[in-house]
Amino acid sequence: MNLQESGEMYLETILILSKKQPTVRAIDVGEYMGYSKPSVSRALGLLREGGYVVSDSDGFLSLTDLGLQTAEKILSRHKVITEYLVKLGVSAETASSDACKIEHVISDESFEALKNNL
Amino acid sequence: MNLQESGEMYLETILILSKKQPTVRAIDVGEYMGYSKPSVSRALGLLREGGYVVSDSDGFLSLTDLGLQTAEKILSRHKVITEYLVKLGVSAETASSDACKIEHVISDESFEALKNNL
DNA sequence: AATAATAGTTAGCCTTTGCTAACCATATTG
DNA sequence: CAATATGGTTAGCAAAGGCTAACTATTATT
Repeated sequence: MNLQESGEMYLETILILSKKQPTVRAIDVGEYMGYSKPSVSRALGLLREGGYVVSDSDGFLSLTDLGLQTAEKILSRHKVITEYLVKLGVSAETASSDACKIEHVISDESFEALKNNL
Repeated sequence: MNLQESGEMYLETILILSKKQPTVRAIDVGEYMGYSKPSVSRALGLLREGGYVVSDSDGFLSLTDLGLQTAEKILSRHKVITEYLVKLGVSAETASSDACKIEHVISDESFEALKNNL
């Protein structure tokens, strides 16, 4: 399975939610992202197939090692890029929403450069 | 017509080619972007419909005012972002390829912030 | 117990944007 | 003049990733 931008967003969302809630279900993910239940259902199915996510019999989601690693990478990019833009004078909201796009497309090399210049 | 990332890339390519050649045809665009003739043909059709591009009876393409304005905006983003990343120590190739993705998703606000901190 | 609400899935549609195969219209050339 | 090359279009496929409608399975409520 090739993880697309959309898949990365789902993983990031699961990680964010799991930090603020004891459990995370598909419905929570959909609500957070503003997507319909079927969209979430399919996306999670693919992430399960890819070994990024598992869900127990109650529908509670957890990230696998692989999923966690990926989610943390994206989330850390999100934070660093947001912080970087804010330091340049960009408003927090714009910085965060731009970071949300850039985090998926920036190379490791450029990301490290940003991080080292924070 | 809502201009997508893909449309922006076509416009940018036409602008780049028109700076280094006297005329630009669909085939040149396809060769530059690595896309097939039918892909280019359809994309240009949409850009024509949207009033971004016109072509004369010989198949020579030109950007309308709207198309030129859009292409220049994207190209200038490309240049500024590339330059910015290079100044952070990123290699020219990586900087340019990252700029190529970021140029389509960054907000005006963040872009201006980058530009003012060059 | 019967109904209603909640959570998830299945089926199938739509758009975007790439592709190949096949066709048409000019040009060029043997 | 016939054959080929060049440039463009049409038709139709595929993958991604949204959506709605409709179904199932639980859990709550009256």
